[in-house]
Amino acid sequence: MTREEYANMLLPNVLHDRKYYEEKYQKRNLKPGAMVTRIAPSPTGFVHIGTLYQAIVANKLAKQSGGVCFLRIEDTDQKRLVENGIEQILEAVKAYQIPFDEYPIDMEREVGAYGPYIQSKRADIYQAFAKDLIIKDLAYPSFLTEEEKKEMTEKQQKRKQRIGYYGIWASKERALTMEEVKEKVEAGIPYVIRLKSKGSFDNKIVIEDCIKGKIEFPENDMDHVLLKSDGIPTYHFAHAVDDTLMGTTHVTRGDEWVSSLPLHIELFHALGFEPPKYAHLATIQKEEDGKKRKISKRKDPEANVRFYSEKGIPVEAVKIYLMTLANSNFEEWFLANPDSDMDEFELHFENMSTSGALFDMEKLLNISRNYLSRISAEEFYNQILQWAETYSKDFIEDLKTYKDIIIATLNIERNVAKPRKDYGMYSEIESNIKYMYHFENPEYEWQRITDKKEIVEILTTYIENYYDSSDTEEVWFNKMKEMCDKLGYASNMKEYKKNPDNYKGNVADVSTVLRVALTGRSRTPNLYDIMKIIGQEEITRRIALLKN
RNA sequence: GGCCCGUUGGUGAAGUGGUUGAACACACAUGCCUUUCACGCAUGCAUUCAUGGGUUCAAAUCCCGUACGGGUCACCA
Repeated sequence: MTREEYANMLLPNVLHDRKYYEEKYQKRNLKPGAMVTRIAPSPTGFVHIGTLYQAIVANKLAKQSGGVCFLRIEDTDQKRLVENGIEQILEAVKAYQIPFDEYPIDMEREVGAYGPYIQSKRADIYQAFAKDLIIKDLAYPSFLTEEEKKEMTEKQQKRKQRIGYYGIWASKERALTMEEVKEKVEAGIPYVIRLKSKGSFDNKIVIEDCIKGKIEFPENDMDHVLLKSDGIPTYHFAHAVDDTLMGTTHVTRGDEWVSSLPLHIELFHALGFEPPKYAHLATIQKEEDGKKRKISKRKDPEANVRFYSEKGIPVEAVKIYLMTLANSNFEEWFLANPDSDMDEFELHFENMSTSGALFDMEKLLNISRNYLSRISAEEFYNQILQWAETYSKDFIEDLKTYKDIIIATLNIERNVAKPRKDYGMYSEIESNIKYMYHFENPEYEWQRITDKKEIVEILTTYIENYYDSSDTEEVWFNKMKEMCDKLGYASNMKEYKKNPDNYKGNVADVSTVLRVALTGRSRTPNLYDIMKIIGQEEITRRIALLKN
């Protein structure tokens, strides 16, 4: 039996050889320095915030260098596949407006000349390369059962040896002759294809990571699985094949991959490929009981990108926040160039953190408030509406019915040099502004003045003697002061502070009574503007509510 | 346990041997301004860069040990 026949027996249904694929996927024609990056998520459930983070970084690096960024779906683990997993990824990418150059559109269609971009459709490619490794005696079949493996691990633990399939542990199967293998195959025993590692644990290799710098490792000496028994590749093998064929220049991925670097380097060499450059991004962490840990899908709702959509944190704010995590100098740049597009900022590996940052909701919300304070009221309204259509159906009717009032409300103190920062999430808008168009049985948040009689007196005096809907803000407020003097409250804050005992209170207290009477709340935007929006009739009605 | 990596205020961090008396931002505190809140302004918040030792005229920055934290050791990615 020749080695070719042997390889054919092990992988009988391969359509093409590796040469075919190497010719099919030509080198990309890009200018020097252009980076080809990618994200390669697996569709195992919801989209992780870390995946979004990697997507933003990978995209930025490609775009700013005139390169290409693509999306590849890693669905090689049949067991972990989740229904709609791919759709969820595609949705998130769309929601966050990540501009990929090459990507699957759905299970059938795709954009880009280096596909398929869904790994499960690339089985023949991987097998072609695996077959080549078998022919070159760089890979071999392994019939090891779960039980045998477990037994081996136990022995290794008992002897305090390194755990894994390597050296003497692999020697038995490595030594199998082609005839012995043939017998097992014909007997129907399942097998995987393993790498025949040439490395030695005693040799050191140094790998230069774009973010972490030089990292020294022992060489890989493990005979890792390349092809599982179903003929589907493991992550490692798919990585080497795909990122070569797809022309990836820089592999940006989470730093949980650092420790597989020696394997990956060996794989590239075994395949006769040039390894790409690696950039291992620090993972986003979360603090629990005083300890840091990787933000977790299971425990942390904020690990899921949907969380932000549901809460109504603007896409833009999340992106800005993730950019500040990627390069902390982004924040300074953004502060200095508030009107610039994020794309004008240049991301650099040198400025990326080597250790994981804690996720900071406060900071995200601050960024969000800043962002929402800077857009126009109309734009804001449209964003809220869009959000409500998916996440708050009940709110839509009010949004549409009271569109003018809502926009006017959002517009209070907005078009000024330093706008208010009242809102951080779309989900808090409704409860914050509902009093503007709906005011029945309010809960009044009275502050300093709580006596009902006093409140009624102030309001009655105001509506009967001072209120005039045509007043300018200045006149309006001067009248407030006048009324204060008349009712025994201080109209001048400085005077009041000098002799607080001479007065029943001050103009702030009186204003607050009016504010609470009209809105129910002690904190609102500018009261004059609110009164203009709700109008005379409604003001009279709301004050009358208290007289009874 | 083996192998990697990391450790600068409550948080993100700047810092690459000497203009650092450790930037900037978030948070927090106080005061001012003020019709509330917010905004804004001012001030405060690490006598010190996990820790012990070493190199040096000089160290957060370089070296070694220790502690702590993280990652990884699958036919998962």
